[in-house]
Amino acid sequence: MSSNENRDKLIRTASRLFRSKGYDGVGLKEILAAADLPKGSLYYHFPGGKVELADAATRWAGDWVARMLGQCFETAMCFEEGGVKTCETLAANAEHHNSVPACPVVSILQAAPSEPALRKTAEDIHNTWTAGLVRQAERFGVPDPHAAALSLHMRLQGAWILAYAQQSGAPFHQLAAELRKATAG
Amino acid sequence: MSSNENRDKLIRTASRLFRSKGYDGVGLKEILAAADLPKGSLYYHFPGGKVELADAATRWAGDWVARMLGQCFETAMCFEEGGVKTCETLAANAEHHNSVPACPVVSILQAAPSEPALRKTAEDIHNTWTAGLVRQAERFGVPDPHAAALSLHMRLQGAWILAYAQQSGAPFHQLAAELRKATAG
DNA sequence: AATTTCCTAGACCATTTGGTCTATAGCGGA
DNA sequence: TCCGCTATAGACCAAATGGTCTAGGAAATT
Repeated sequence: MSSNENRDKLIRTASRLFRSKGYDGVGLKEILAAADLPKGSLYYHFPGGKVELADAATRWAGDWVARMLGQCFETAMCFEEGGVKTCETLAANAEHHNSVPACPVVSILQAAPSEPALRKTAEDIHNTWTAGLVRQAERFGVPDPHAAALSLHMRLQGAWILAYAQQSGAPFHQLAAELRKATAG
Repeated sequence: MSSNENRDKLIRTASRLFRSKGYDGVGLKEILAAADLPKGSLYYHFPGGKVELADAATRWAGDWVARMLGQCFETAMCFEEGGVKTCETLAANAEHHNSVPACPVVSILQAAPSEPALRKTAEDIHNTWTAGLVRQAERFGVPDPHAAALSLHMRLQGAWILAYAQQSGAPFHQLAAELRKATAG
């Protein structure tokens, strides 16, 4: 029963490719070749085809990010430090893989006008992330938790876009430095 | 000699569509239909085809953003106020058109792995924007102009992504409020 | 041993993709 | 009037797209 094994392989492969070239920039052909699986497998595990696969892949990657955020803030002493640790994790990932994949949500966002299901997915994931950050801000007693969470989310997205554009972890380090200053100052 | 007229129409139409659905999400067919022009016109004005058109469209939109930044900072009393005005302009645009197009650079970024020319274009435009912001930061005597410019660029990109995802100007207003606080506090 | 269930395998399809090429319309100058 | 240039017009092409469908292999259940 390699069922789940191959299903997972499709999700992981698709996620990687979508985050590199965007939803519309990757064909099923390429995904199946990379996963070394035939088309029959794809449509067995994902009867909804490309959209359903992209949905699963994005939610999977989105969950990874959410868990990563949780861990970074768990071990932090204040809200800003959680942000710093997040930056460092994303930068370390970039440097380890020698490439910066886009934020999983961003990689399906441009397909949203044509695929309403993906817009919903993007919204769900963003809400999850923001909700998690709000909880952390509350936990640390930040004055305006909602504003602080949105602010950090915004800055992480900005750093991520720049890092993706430059294919470099530098923007994450830049943001980390900035957050550190906010703690000290 | 409607030459330049139709060339411009292609650029404007392409820019709008690319910013809505991304480089790979729009076909030449759709662009030509929207511009009401035949394929011959496209390949006459842009022998390089889709890539050359996307390049021109992105640089055109990128220049618009650069000029807009210049105007917002020209009439500002401090660096943060320039950022606030920029947010307000982007939000007003969103509300006026009842839709939020993506940052022009973001809309071609995902095609960069397959089209090196577009990666170069994205880099050029980002550099132009950052350089402009650095100049403004220097003009206002900001302590670390480079860091301030990068920081604002990052936050604008983040707000833009969130605004695009939500199809709402709210993130721009949120960032504006944040920048205002930084001035007052 | 027979049967059923799960999953793989890939041929096949209509449609669309970006791109090339020829024909020609319109117009300014000779 | 004829020429020559600019630009439009769209037929046409090979390749790729996402998707459907039938056939069969492998393993568990009976």
